[in-house]
Amino acid sequence: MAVTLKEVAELAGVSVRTVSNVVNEFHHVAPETRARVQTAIDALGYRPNAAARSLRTGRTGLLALVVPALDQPYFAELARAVVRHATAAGYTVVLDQTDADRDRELDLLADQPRRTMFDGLILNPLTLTSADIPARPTRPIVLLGERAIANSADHVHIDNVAAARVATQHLISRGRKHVAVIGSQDIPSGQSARLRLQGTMLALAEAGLTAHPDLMRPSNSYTRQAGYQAMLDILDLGHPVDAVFCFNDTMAIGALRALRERSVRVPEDVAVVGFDDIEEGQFSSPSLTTIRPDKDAIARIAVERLVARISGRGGGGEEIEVGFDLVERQSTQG
Amino acid sequence: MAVTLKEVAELAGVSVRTVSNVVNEFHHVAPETRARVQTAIDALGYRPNAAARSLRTGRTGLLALVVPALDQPYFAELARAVVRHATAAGYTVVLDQTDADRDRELDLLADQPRRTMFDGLILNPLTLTSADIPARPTRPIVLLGERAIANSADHVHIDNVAAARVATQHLISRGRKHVAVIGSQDIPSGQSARLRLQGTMLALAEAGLTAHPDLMRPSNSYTRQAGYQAMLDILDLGHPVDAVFCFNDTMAIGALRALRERSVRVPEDVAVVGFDDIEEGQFSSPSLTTIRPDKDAIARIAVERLVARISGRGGGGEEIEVGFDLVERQSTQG
DNA sequence: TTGAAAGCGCTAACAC
DNA sequence: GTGTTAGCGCTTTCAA
Repeated sequence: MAVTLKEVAELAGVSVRTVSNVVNEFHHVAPETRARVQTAIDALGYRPNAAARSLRTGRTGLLALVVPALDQPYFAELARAVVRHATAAGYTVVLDQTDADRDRELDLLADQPRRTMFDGLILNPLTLTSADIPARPTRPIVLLGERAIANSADHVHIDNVAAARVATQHLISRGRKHVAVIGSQDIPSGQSARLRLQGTMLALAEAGLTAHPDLMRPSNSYTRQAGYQAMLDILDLGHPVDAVFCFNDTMAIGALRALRERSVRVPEDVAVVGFDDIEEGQFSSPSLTTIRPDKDAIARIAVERLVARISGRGGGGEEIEVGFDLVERQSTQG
Repeated sequence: MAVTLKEVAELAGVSVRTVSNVVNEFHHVAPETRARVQTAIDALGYRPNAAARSLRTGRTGLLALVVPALDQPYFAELARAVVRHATAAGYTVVLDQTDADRDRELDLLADQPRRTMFDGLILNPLTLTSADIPARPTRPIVLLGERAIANSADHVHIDNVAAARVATQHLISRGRKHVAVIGSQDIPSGQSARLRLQGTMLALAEAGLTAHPDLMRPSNSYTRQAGYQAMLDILDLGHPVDAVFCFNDTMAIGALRALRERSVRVPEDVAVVGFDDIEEGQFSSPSLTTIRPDKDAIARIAVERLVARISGRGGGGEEIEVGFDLVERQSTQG
């Protein structure tokens, strides 16, 4: 069926060892020999068998990327960057979605049978806590997003407290006094949300402002629909509001829609800030002011760390912080 | 290092054959034996070696999905659906992006060394024509989007002519006379674009309307930015326009933004229709009327066909047509 | 610089 | 119902 090393070797009149050397660009193969082997390879259309190679070397050349859902723009953009960097590093990406399902996330961590076929794992968990991460995983792991405390996985993240503080300060600097917050979470795993809330409260306190309970809407689902509903709820409660900070952009997009439906002007009546800087926010009406985490750096560093660990370099368990910007657009320029 | 079948067999006091039977839920293993083996498996933390299994069976359990770019919402939503269906069928998805690069698309088709590790390929080509698809590919291929003429790959698509016709008829039924079209392509591979243009012209002709050249803006890049620019261009040319049909939703989102910047009211002054029904269009201002291809069916059928072919069932080379709807939203309700 | 051969871990044909 | 064993295609140690 498929052409094997042996067949190539026979045609070229050399041993399989030599063919292998040519294929892997090893050692010093005599130019003449190399040419003869290459001719045989081309003539037969030989392709190395990846499974056999993996069995022998213990490497698959595959990295697994596990995200909650690909249709969330932030994760789609992240996945794009991870695939790009992995490809550049000679790896292929295996993709999995957890739908924020705890069992799915645990399964993936546990190296389930079908999943063993990768050399390392990049995981953006939603439901896991650091207690769930095995102390001695069979393969290197890089965690994104949530803070992981003291374990063997590397962790790439931004300073969520500082970012939320900057976002809130921006609203305050525009003279806003009644800042609503959408996206806090009271579940144990909602670490990012907790940190963003912390940064928000810090900025408010520094400005001598307080957060009215009617203006704080929790949300465990970071979707447009959730942001839309949360914004409507806030408006319905009737408490004065002149600014909204949403913990991600998709919720902010939903909030913009709710405000428009209620004929509330943005940014004149209510200023809106999001988080993530998804491309959609550049084209919303009005365009969206947001926190821009350096997604490309997150992806690049995650791949770099993983490849290093796979190659036996680097210890693991490191915390790597990536930068962020505030991007000012129309939704706060009033 | 890793625990092997043999070690499990020794601990359980049986042969590897029996352990293999237990692991693969084969044959009739005596309940008592099964229990003893299972105990040994658990005690040792045994995990089957996927590479060895693949080498033996010739199957990897991996499907490759190749799309132009994951950060385009349509492809992200499609990828999500493909991953979901593949997982349900017991397969894992390997993801690749071509960035609409012809060489990358050809590489993937050619089973490049690193890429051989999948059992089948789902490909949404942008630059390839049917001539590029090998007549006898080493693995089953399902093509999405572009029409493939007479080759061994299955092809899942919607009726682009009919869909574009429905979209245009909808605009005409709203009394619009000056329909602009954004997204035609004059490149050889722009098959979908060509069919959509055909459907549009058909509808216009049926209504006794003609398409003014100033209202036809080609675009090879289906992005928000491209739609934005194309819309500005149309407005700048000064020809009367009261409707726009964009060949995808992201361009329509860009067009909405351009119209808003120029203070053109949607739908009162200009009605807008998109294509794809990405979630973003439900939350744009105004929300976007669009053609909704049955994405879930596309993904489901693509996976089904591929799995069937991998299992030796089904011949390949089939054309499978999937349905579509017109979804009416605010952008045409004036 | 090249050849011969062992063996990675598993499945499945063949025995019993 | 279970044991024995060949061999999938490759990399790599040991020899020459």
